[in-house]
Amino acid sequence: MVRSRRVTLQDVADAVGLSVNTVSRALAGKSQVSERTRDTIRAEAARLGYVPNSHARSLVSGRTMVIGLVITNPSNPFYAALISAVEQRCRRSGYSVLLLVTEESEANEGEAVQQLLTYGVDGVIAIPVQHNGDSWSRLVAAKIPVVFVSRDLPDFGFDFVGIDAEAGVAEAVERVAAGIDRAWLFEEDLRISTTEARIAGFRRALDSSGIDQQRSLVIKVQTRRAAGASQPWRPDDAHQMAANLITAQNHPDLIVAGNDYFALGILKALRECGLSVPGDVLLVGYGDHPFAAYLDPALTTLRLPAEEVGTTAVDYLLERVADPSSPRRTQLLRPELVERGSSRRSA
Amino acid sequence: MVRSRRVTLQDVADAVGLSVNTVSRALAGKSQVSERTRDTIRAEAARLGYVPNSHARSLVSGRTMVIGLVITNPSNPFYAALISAVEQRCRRSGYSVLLLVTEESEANEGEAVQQLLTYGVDGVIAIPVQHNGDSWSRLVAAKIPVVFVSRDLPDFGFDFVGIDAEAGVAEAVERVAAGIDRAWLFEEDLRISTTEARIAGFRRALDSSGIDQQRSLVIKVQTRRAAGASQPWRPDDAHQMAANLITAQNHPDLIVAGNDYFALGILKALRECGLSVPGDVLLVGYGDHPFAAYLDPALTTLRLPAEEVGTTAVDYLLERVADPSSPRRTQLLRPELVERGSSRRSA
DNA sequence: TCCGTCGACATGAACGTTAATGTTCATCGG
DNA sequence: CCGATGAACATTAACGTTCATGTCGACGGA
Repeated sequence: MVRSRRVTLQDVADAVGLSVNTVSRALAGKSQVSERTRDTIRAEAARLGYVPNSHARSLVSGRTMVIGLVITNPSNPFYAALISAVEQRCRRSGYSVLLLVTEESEANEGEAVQQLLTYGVDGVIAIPVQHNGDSWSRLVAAKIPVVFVSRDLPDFGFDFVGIDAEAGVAEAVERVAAGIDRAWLFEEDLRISTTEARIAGFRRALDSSGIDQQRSLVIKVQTRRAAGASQPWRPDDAHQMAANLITAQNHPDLIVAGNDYFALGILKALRECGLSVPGDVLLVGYGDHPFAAYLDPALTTLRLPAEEVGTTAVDYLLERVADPSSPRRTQLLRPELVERGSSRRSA
Repeated sequence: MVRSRRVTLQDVADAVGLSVNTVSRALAGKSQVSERTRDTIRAEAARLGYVPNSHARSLVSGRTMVIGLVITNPSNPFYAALISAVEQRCRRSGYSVLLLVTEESEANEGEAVQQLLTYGVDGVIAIPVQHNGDSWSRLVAAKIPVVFVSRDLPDFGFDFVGIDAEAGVAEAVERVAAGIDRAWLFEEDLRISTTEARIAGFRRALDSSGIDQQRSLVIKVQTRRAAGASQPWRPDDAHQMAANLITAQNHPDLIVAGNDYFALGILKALRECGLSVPGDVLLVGYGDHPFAAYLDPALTTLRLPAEEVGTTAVDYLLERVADPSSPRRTQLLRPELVERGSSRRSA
């Protein structure tokens, strides 16, 4: 039951017959210590298995070398890749990652912020649950730097790194627009900046391509995300919706899916109606999930630079930690259109 | 540049004209404080925006209310779901999660353990990178409880929660074995306990089903995992391998894939040979990724209870934190065979 | 020789909290 | 009326660091 007490600086100091302070400076690599004693101290510390106590350290230094990473849902492949990238980049700079999951719930987000405050993290990278304001303002008050990722809430003035979903979707639609008369967009029913950006891109491309807005449609798919399901956007939701709306007689020439899972469900609905892709309907996804290239037909989709988003966010954050007064930075990274069979007329 | 000093207990104490200690006890809900003063203190603390400093707290209490979560790769959907489940369960019990990613590298694993030690986490949930020993023994020495997840290293005597991959694969093979003459298993080339369990289950089922081991095959697919790619097991690797081995003339009756991504690549290779699934070859995956049900044909696969693994691991860990002397516990959860079109002879 | 300088170390305080131990004062039974 | 009791608070020390400041001796220049 006796938790074996950790080896402290005092223990090392006693062992070498010096003061705690000298040992501290020696191990920190500071001056005012002769090389000979430094070596002795290093050896003794290693022998005793000394490990610094980060809590004591941050209590006095005011820095924790921990950043908070607030994610809505790690099962979203894009966010999973983001987590990886952020963790790696942080580790490279000596920072650790405290992970908070909000499941799209404002209540959880509030608790997460509370945790971040009691922890006194040096900075935060967050995917905000939108529509609310008060949680994040507490971090502003505490002067803890925040970088928003993927979704922006410009009111707080935090740095932001995201995806230019509008340009991506617009490019995709324009690219395949030839001969299109009616286009549908299946979008998740969440009022977050990314869905709105995709819708805007979709509409813009319809206009620029001379496709009649009246004959086109934006369909909001209710998903079980908010319910805290561990899986994001299951294909089922989109499948149901598509199956209800699409018949062999009545269907668009082009369907854009707000994410690749939706595309999966829509593809199934189309098959069930006896409609062929790309013969009768062109299909474009979003996200380039690993399976996209292996569907039949292979799915045309937008590849998101998850890794670059993550590393850029960390870079922004650490630079701001170093210099809090630097001006706000914002970056939108372009997704890359990956054209495959599902959008090729010739096929 | 002046980091606005946090509100401390002292500040609250000064505001209400009481001692720090009384304020501490009042907010902690301990006795020795009258209800009236407790209310005053609570109100004042809220007004000033007092947030406890977890570092000061854990410095004196010796507990951190943080657990370490060591994951090889968050982009693996099973692990992503695991992260979600662990974080939720921890949060419910007042614990936070420090996330460390090892990318299957022993060096990273060593650094992760170092971090866990300096952080003084209360416990660790880890997917170990196998073949090495020394990192984990440091946690044993520090008396920090560990629960291994998904892959076991029994030597350390840590609690373990995993998947009974052997039974799962054996059941799957036995279930579809009727009329099978030759079966192949595509497995990842990593010497970890789960791949070995799947191989064992595969072999056992061949025997029990009277299928000739000589005519069957276990194929090791080299993947780019260890290289630190953010995507795990890309379908490409299995696709290449399958394309090299399979011809219309020479193919097995049944293919089992070590994971659903492999199944995706194999399916493509079969299509390219003009072989039909399930007509010519039956195909069984592993993992029940979200796309599995939406392939054409829908993929028969094993559904893994990721959430249950995660919550059980947390429960084991917290119980051990409470009572370090309790005996070692081990649990293997059964995957569930989800039969779909890819294994149905009738289709 | 004496004083100033500088390197190499020690001492003390502080970070914000909790726990152990003191202090004060009203109350109450005898 | 007096001592015991206990509620309600205060005081002090500790947790393991780091930082500012203090000390001491050797060394060099005049």
